[in-house]
Amino acid sequence: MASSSADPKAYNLAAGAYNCPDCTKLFARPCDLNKHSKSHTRPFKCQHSDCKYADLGWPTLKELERHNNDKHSPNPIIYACEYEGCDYKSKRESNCKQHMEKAHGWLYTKSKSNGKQPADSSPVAPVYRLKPGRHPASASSTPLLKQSPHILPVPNYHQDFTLYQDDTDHSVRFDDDDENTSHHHDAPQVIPWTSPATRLRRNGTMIERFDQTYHGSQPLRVSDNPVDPSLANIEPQLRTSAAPPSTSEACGNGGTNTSETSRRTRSSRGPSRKAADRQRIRTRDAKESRKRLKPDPTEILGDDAEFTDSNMPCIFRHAHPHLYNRETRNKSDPCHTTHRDISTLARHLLRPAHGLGVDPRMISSFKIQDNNYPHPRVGLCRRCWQAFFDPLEFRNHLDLKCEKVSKGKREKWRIMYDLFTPLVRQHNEQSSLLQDLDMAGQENTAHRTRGSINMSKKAGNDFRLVSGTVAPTKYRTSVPSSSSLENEIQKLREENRQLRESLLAQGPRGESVASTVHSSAVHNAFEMASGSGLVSAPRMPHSKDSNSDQESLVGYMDSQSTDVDRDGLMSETPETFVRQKPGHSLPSHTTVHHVPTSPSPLQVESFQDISNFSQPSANVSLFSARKQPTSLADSAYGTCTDPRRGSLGEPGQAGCADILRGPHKSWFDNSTQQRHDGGSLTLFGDYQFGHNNNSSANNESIHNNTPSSSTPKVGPNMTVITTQTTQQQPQQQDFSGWSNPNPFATASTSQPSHNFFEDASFDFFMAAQTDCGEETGGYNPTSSSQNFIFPSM
DNA sequence: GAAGTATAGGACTATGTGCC
DNA sequence: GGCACATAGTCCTATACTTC
Repeated sequence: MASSSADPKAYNLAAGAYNCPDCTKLFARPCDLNKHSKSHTRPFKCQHSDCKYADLGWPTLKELERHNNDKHSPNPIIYACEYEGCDYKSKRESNCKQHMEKAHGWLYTKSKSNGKQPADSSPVAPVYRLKPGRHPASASSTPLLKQSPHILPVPNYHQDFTLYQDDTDHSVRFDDDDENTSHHHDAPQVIPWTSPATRLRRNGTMIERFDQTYHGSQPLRVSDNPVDPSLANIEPQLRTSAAPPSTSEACGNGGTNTSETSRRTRSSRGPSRKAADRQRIRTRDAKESRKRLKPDPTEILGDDAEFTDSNMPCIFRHAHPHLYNRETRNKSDPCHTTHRDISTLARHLLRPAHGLGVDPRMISSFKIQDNNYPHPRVGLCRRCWQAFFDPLEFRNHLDLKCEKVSKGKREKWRIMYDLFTPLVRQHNEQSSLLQDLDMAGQENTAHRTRGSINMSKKAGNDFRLVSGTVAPTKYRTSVPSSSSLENEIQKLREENRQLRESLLAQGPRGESVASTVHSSAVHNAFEMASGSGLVSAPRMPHSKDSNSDQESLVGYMDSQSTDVDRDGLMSETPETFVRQKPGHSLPSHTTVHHVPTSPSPLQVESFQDISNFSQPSANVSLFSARKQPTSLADSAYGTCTDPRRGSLGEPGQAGCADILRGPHKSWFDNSTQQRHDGGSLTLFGDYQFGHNNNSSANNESIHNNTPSSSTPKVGPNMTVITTQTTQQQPQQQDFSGWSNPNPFATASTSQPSHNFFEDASFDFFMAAQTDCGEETGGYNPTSSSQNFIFPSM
C-alpha cells in the first residue's frame, strides 16, 4: 500500500528493502513500493459500470486511459500499418509496431530513450505513421513521413531472419538529407539474431573502430591504455577549448526543456501549476544569477561534446564504447542514454546491465558477477567519496558515520569513472602474467591518479586515491594487454573472412539460409547476435563447444543477454529442461534451480582465495573463458516474472537472486564434501529458481513437492544439495533417472565449487543489489532449511 | 493479434545541507 | 534568512515483453 512507504515497520533494515504488506515482494525504495502497491489497489477505475475494470481498476492512469481508448472511446486513436497493401490497424501503437516487425520484417531502433534520438544513433526511426487527424497530441511531433517501405519485399528466409545480400542498410530513414550521417554502419538495429551479412558488417565496424582507436594516430604501444580510449577525451589537461556549459546553465536548460507533454499530462499532484511555474522561474533565475556570480566549481572534465552536466554518459559506455556498442549489443541500449543527475546515473549502474551495488550510501562492485571483463573490486562511499578496495574495510567504513564531502557532479562522475570502469585481469592469473599485471596495474593507477590530481587541483578536493590509496596487489586493477585485444580483433578478422566465404558460397539471395547452418562461422554469427552466446537461431543446432563470439572482444562486459537475445535459448528450453517424472517427488523443502552448463572456473568472485584453482591455461585470453551468462540479474530489460529475464524476482520465481543470498546460511562445498555454517551464498549462472509462476498455489506446490504445471525444472550439470537444517549433513539428490537428458550437457569436471560461496561479510552489499523499482525476493533468515543446487563443475 | 504488465530513464517537486 | 546545490521521491512517457 502506498501508506507502507511511510511505515517504518515496513522497512527492512537488514535487507535494505521495503516490504509490500500485501505480498512478499521487497523494494529498495518507498516509491517503488508505492508504485507496486497500486498493482494491488488498482485505484484507477473504469467509468463504465458494465466493464469489469469498473471494479477491478487499473494500476495506473495511463493504463486506464489506454483501456478507455481500447474499449470505450467512440473515436479511438488508430494506428495503421504503413506497409503498402497491408490494412492492419490497431488501437495500440506498440501492437502496430509489433505487427510491422513480425509481419514485414521492420527493423527499428529499440531504445528506451524516451522518444529522444540517441546521440549516436542512426536516423532510423519508426516506419509507422500516425494517421492524420487521429492523434493530434503527438502528430505534431511525429513526422508524417512519406511512407515508403522500400525494404519490401525482403525474402523472408526465416520469420525473424532478414538477410540482406548486400551490405546496405535497408532501413527506412527519415533524414536522408543529412549527408553527414553514416547510414551504412551506424544504424542501430535490433533484430532477434544477426544475419551473416549483418554480422560481417558489424565485425567490420568493430575492426574499424579498433584500428582507429589503437592504430589510428600512433602505433600501439604496451604503455598505451587500450581500455579507455575515450579517456583522453575527458582529460582536462588535454583541452584547450572553452569551458563546458556550467552546471547552472545545464540545470537551467534541464528545467526549461521540460516536456510540455509531460506538463500537460501530469496529474494534479503537489503544488498548483502556477506555483510550480513560479518555482521553476525562481529556480531558473536563481541559477542564472549564480552563473554570473561565480564559475562552476565542479569544473573537472573540461569541455566535451559528449559530456555536459545535463548530459552525462554512462561511465561504462564512455569508457568502453567498443564494448557497449549498440550495433552488436542491443542490451546496451540503455547505456546510450545520458543522465542529468549523478543519482540517476547511479541508479542506472544499479541496473542489471551493470549490476553494481548502489544505494544512497555507497556504490560497490564487490558483488558484481564478473565475466571475462572483471571489474575492479571497489567500494565507494557516497558520503565522503572515499574508495575502498578491501570489502571488509569498506563495510567497516559504512558502519561508521563518515564526514560528508561535497563534490560536484562532474567530480563524482569522474570518480566513478576512474574507479569502476577499468577492466582487470583475472585475479588468479598465473605468475607468467604477473609482470604484465603489475605493469598494467601501474598504468592504471597512474591513469586514475592523473585524473584525481586534476580534480584535486581544480576543485581542491581530497579524493583519497590521490592521497595514496592504492589498491592492494590482490585487488589492483589492470587492463588487458594490447596483445589480448589484438588477438580478439584477429579473431574477428578471421571470422569475417569465413563469413565472406560463406556468403559467397551461399549463392544468390533467396537461397535457403539453411545452407549456411553448417558453417561454423555463420553459426557463430548467430551465436554472437547479442554477444551473450545465448542466442541460437531456432532450428539451428546448438553447439556448445563452438568457439563463438561470446569469447571475442565484443562479448560483453558485465551485461547479460537481453530477452530478445535469449529468445533463441527459450525456444530450446523445453528440451534442455528436465521435468520431474510422475510420481517422483523431491525431498521436502528441496528447491530446484536450473543452472546452465558448467560455468567456467574463471567465473569466481575474485576477492576470495582462489589461488588453488586450476587454470586452463596460463595464457588464457581475457575474453576466452565465457561460456554462459553468469549474472543473476541477466537482462537490462529484466523482469521478475519471466524465466528468460533476469531481474531479481520474488521468492519462487525465476531470476530471483536474493532468495539464495543472505546471512546465516549453511552451505555445502561440493569439492570438499564439507558443510560450512554461516556465510552467504551467491549462485552465479542463469538458473531458474523453482518455477516461473508466482502464484501462491505454485509456491505451495513447490514447498509441498506437489507436482504442478510448473514443476521445478532441472537443468544440466547440476548437483542438488539438500540441507535440511544447518546442523545436518546435506544429501545429494540423484537426478540421473530423470527424463529428457540435456542435449547440450557435457561431462562434468571436477572443478571445485566453493567459488560459489562468499564470506558473510559481503552480505551487506547484496541488500543494495536490488533492481530499482523491481521486486526482489528476500532471503528469509528465519527459515531453517535452505536447499541449493549447484552446478557440477 | 490483442491485451496486460513490465522496465528504463526523463523530469519534476520537496527537502536537506552548507555557505554567505 | 536566503541562495545554491544535492538528493530522494515521485510521476511520467516510451516501449519491451508476456500472456491469452
